[in-house]
Amino acid sequence: MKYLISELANKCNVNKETIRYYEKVGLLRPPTRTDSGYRMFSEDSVKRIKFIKRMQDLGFTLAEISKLLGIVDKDNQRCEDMYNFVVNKVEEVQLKIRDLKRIEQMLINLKEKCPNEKFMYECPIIETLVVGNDT
Amino acid sequence: MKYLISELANKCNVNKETIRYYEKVGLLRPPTRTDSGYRMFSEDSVKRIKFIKRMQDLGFTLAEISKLLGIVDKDNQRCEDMYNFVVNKVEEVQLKIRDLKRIEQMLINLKEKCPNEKFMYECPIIETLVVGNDT
DNA sequence: CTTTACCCTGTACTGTGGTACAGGGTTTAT
DNA sequence: ATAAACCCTGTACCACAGTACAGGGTAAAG
Repeated sequence: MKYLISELANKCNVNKETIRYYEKVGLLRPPTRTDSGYRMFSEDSVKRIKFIKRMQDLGFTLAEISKLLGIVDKDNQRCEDMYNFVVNKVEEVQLKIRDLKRIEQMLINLKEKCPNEKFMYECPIIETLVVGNDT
Repeated sequence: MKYLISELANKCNVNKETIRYYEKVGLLRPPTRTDSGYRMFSEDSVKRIKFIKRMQDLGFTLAEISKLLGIVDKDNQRCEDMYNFVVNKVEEVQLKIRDLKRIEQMLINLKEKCPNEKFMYECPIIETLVVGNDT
């Protein structure tokens, strides 16, 4: 299946300007073009854009995502120093998982108490992350 | 313990402009002032700023953090519609935890393969998040 | 054969979350 | 009593990640 830019944009829930922007900053490789210069995208681009978007939601910057995609593209420029990058990221991700679990519990408790204003106001919020080390 | 703005900034690893900015946008309530107008912060501010910073790293916007702090401040303006806000956030957080665990595994595998270029280039990257539903 | 709906490049503008002065007051150390 | 090191307000500027035109070409439906 081949896509024009706005078909791809639609499929991925982004807008076409975003796709051109991703191409410009190197997150997408230049797609093939029709004779009249229209971009033609493949199925792979769909997966790639969805990956970029999800990674972004998970807290990765476009620069970091680009680095990871360097592996997909077998680009040894972007793969330089990959090991250290990955080691640091693993740690970051693990700490995020740990803290998000605390937030999850805090929010579940809060949700339960919400219907009653007094109880709600007594929910611990700031304390959630102060625990210091792990659980 | 009382802090001048740059002492607080130091303790929290932010700069003073950020603290003033947080005050301006309502994340910190106006602190008490000395006779000459200097801000004096309490220990609570330390915890509060650290909370804000960590929540931000975890993907919450300042607007969302402000809403949660509405509970701490017992501000029923910011607490309006809290229940729905919390319900949505719980779901988001749970999906983030799920996907971060997948990323964690992907990165751990990648780390192991990194020393060898060929193996590294064969690591699944985009596929990590394509699984669709849970594991 | 022209209207409608696409596409292109390029540049300007936006929102979020700060960061960096400028211009001026205060406090402490010498 | 004056320099150094703080503080204040206010405004301008920054990076990131888009978003929105402007000006112009293409394609296909009526």
